[in-house]
Amino acid sequence: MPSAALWRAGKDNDGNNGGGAKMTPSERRREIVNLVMAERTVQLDQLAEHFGVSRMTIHRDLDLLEERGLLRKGRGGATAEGSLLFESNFHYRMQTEMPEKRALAKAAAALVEPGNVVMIDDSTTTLLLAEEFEAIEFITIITNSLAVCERLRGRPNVHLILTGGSYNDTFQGFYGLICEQTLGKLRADWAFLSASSVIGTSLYHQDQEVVRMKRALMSSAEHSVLLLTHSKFKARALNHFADLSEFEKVFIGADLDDAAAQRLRQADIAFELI
Amino acid sequence: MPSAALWRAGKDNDGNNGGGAKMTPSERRREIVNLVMAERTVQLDQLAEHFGVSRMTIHRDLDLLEERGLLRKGRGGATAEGSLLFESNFHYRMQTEMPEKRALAKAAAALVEPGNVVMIDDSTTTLLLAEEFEAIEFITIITNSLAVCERLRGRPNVHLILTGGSYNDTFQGFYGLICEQTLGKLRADWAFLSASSVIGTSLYHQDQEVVRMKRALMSSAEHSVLLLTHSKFKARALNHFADLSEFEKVFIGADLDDAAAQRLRQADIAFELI
DNA sequence: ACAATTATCACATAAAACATGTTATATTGC
DNA sequence: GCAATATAACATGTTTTATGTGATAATTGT
Repeated sequence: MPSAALWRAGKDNDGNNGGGAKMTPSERRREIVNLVMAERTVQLDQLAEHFGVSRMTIHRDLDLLEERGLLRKGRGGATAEGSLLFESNFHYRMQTEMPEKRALAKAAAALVEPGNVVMIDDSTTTLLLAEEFEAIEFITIITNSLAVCERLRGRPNVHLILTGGSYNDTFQGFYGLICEQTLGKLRADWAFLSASSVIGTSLYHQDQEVVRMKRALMSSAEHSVLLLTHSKFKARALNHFADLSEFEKVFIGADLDDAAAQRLRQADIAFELI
Repeated sequence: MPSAALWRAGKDNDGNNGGGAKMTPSERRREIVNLVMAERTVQLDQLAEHFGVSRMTIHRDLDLLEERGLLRKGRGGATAEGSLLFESNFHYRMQTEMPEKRALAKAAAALVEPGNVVMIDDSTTTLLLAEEFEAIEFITIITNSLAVCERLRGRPNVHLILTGGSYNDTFQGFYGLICEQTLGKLRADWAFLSASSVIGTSLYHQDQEVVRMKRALMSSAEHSVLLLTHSKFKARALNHFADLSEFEKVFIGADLDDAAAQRLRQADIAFELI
């Protein structure tokens, strides 16, 4: 019954109805997204009461969120868009586990020295890494991620190279033959990447195209570095793309549970908890 | 003495001082940019009087424009950032001659049929073309322009392919070997491009990298189409990149002066005034 | 088909963000 | 140090955005 806890968390602002703590519209929308994700389905009236706003406002919120592809609106409420697409939605992922991801990014960025050539994949964790690189004196960054590109473009200290390829809006990145061939022709000091899921010592991602891209990335870099939030150990995804042992360094969020850590040690995987 | 004319053009709103016609802040800023470009240098007080606003407002405008790299603020006024960089600044170019560019874009878009594969270069004119393509049922678009990419990404009706390459912030596009090689491997029905300058029947652009990219674009497309605003006939640029006769279709803004049109006809160039 | 529910529309109003001017307080250049 | 110019802080007015309301339309279940 995850339901009760979540709704309470929202309601404890105020004993009575939801009118208590002031919330910005976008905070409210975020919260709606969280609820939809947790519950799979929400009632419009329920939301209106919960947030202490009118039905019309919720209607408008849901319309907007639907347009962004975060949920599907139906009569009387909304549902998660099919949780796979949902889980992989870029904006949503971007907003979860930020502190953990930022810590990982800082640790990884410390490896890089001015003048290095660095490859970054299209994950949200590595996007934060890109932000860390803004501070480095001079650096060449190769990526297939539009988000990284938008973040870094125009900085005088970064030479930005995009792989190109077919654009995929779910991951906000470029994939396919073009991407892989371009990566094949380049050479980097470091490759930083992430994975959707870890099972045992195997890494997985839900999308084939992304898997191919990650393979190409790894084989074009001198050293590969893996960044993993602890939640990746609980997720599931279809396609195997690498083994933990292939990485020079593995950084994992400190919230990793002990059992999982123990298993990694037994498998002789060198990793650092951040 | 371009000075007098420009200031007058702004002033004729109102006989007395500049307080006459209401102007939005961004219109005012645009106008400031125009003035700085024409004069190379402007005085803060002069601007304040001209627009009928306080010094403080002009200060804030200049701060903002400086942040965008459109000018350099100094004591008492501002100067053009070095007019070459300036002239080729993307945002600035984007905002000039819009109606003419839009008309050209509409004419060009009419050539394309659903299912076509289309290449677009990085010019502002062709960016407007991208907007026209949003309406087409299904289309594959290949481009080296980040602006086109941002404009079209996420549309379900367009398959978007980016060439990749080294990012150049002045043109908001990707260039170099990667870009050219990728283009070499692709094949399109149409290539739409523009030029910086036309002299006789020769086309020029100020940047070598861009020239190479345009050549690659043209040689990978079945049909090449050129879009030119009339002002291109007055501009000058260094590098030759093609001849008008190489294009299947040439669309030119209707304001083209008669002498120039006559010369083109004499050279047996088929073109359409839009 | 009918009643009940839910959506949408159009408008009025409230709240937030933005733009501007004013005054007071630094800075700068000479 | 003086004059000119720049910044900062605040008050005010303006525009944009967010919200609620009531009327009207669409839809659902029976």
